[in-house]
Amino acid sequence: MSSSNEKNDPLYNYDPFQGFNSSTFPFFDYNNLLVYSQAAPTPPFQGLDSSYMNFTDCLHDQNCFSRPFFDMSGSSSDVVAPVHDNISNSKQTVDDSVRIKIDNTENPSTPNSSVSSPSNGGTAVEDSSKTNKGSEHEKSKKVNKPKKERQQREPRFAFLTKTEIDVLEDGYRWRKYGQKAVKNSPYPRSYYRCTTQKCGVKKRVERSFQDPSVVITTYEGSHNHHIPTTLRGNNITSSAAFPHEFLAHYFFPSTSNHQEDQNSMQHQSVALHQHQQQQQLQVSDYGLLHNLVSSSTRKQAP
DNA sequence: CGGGTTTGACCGGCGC
DNA sequence: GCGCCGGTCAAACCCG
Repeated sequence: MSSSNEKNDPLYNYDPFQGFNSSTFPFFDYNNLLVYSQAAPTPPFQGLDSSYMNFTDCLHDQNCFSRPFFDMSGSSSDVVAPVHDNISNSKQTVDDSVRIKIDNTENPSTPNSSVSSPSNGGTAVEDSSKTNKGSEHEKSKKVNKPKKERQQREPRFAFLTKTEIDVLEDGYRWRKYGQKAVKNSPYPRSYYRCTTQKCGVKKRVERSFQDPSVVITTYEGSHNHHIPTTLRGNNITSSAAFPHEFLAHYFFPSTSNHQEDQNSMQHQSVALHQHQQQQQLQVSDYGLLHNLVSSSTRKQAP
């Protein structure tokens, strides 16, 4: 009964990426963006064969976004813990997002929302970790510092993108601040920070060593500004113009009250219209990602 | 010259 | 306490 209505529903038919294609953004293969889902008791994208799905397919799956990968509002933190048994070499036995949750449990005075409010305090987390450094050349790194409180992380989530390109364009400007070799992987992990002042969004990019055609992009935090005027003279007016950012905003909408931001995040409302339930979705760790990649690869193999 | 990248060192959490 | 490891810093370097 609802199907015909849905067909006529502009929101149902709305494709936030219409107009964006390989000719518009040849560097961004958005059709190969794979929405990663955290290991969950049930497949997050039910009805699909693989553990992840085409991004645009996901957009048009009404139930897709209504199934949380990981519900921060849940009560149990052991939802994902057992899965980490599969992570043979990772000592990171608990996902960071879970840690946040655990920390909040231990410290009830810490509001849960503090981890997703970068618009007015997005740099707070980072600032707290830099208080002993700043611009001064304090080479006294070995000086005993007062034991700082456990740093709260911004909410994170990751995307798997099937692409040959190592660094995907997402419309924002990033500055690389580190690169590390990934254990048991020939591919390094790169660390990026948003170059916009007072925007503490970070992202990590690495290529899956189990499926080198897949790039894993992990976003931490959400932008408190628009996409800057971008490449090739195109001015991307919506911060959600790119799939990564769309999901980022969808999962972790900015708390900004600026009208401009509200307008620019119309895509959020579309998503919200679809399920009207704000869920906090989280990312899993790389072990899980790699497990998913490998399992999917196995499934897709002839 | 300003902004971005590279890369070795450092820090801190965690498991043993 | 020690070692491992992820994350970050910052000097040096590169580039337009």
